[in-house]
Amino acid sequence: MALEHLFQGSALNAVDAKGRVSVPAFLRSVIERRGDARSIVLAKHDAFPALSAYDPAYAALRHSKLERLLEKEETNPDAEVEYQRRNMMAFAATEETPYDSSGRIVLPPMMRRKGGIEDLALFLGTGETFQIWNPKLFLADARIPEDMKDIARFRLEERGLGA
Amino acid sequence: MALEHLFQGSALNAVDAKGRVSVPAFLRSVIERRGDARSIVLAKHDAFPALSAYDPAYAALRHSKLERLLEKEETNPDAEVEYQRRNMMAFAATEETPYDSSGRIVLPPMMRRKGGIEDLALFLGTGETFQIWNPKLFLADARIPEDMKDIARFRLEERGLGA
DNA sequence: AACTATGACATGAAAACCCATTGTATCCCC
DNA sequence: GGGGATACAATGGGTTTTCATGTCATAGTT
Repeated sequence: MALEHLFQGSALNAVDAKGRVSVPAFLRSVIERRGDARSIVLAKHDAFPALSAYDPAYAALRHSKLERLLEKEETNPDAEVEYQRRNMMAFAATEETPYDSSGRIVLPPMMRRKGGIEDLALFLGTGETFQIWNPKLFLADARIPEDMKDIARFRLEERGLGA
Repeated sequence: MALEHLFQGSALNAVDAKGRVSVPAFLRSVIERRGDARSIVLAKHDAFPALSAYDPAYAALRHSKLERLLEKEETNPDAEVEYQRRNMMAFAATEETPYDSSGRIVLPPMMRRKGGIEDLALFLGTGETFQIWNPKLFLADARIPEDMKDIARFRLEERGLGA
């Protein structure tokens, strides 16, 4: 799988009272070049207190890849439950949310909680997917390199929210 | 087989006194995009105390796949019996039930019992199919990852049914 | 006639949709 | 290079539509 269009760049956008956020235009353009969908898939990130996001076409691609892998070893009885677990995490634990004509999505309440998102959303392109962080949690995480935190600080300053 | 439209997301809906339940709209929309049917096929899940569900078009796809498999190994004498066994499960052990204009289906009594469904139905999209659980059984099953149970707990909380 | 099954309608809440405003970067012409 | 016009991005607000679900109506059964 060699994806042609990759997510990159960073932005800090406001979450309004209805839980809406603008998905940065430079990320939306990647989504639309990858497929023709106008929605994004959200999941809790498995390592960080943040959300992982991508387009529906990428989700389908991941799935078909996994299927092909499993056809080879379908006889193992434990493999069945393990297969179910992975599908649950890949599909039931995610939510697909469409963006409107001005590029906004509503962060579903469950995802807002799982990602610890409050009134600011930090978008980070990371290649095949992108991440959505509460900037406060980002700056507080010891695993994040200082150079990356500088970027978050810069985005905050831009908005007059510098420490 | 590369399915374009996959089931994803989760929801918790009420089962009324008559055994009717709304199929979540986001699952219905996948069913209708896969074919033009307005019904779902129900079966006991083979690994979990729950129901497995999908659209009629997917059932047909499964069937033709099984047929092709039989053709390949027709030299094996056991293959015919195995084929009959699987075919029986795929058809006799399932029920197709249409949903009405407001998206509700009646859970057939046999399926209600096989799936252990009571007055709440937890819907989980798992890609090619989706599952219907009694949330109580879901939370009690040791094979379900804790992250998934969190989702069920969140759906219960949303309804004011938190533990 | 009572019961049951099923389709139709009503309601309240939530989600999707549309339009308006602002700020910022871009372009073009002088 | 400056100044103004233009296009697009982000955001605020209001209106319409859809969803889930409760309730009723109809029709068939025993």
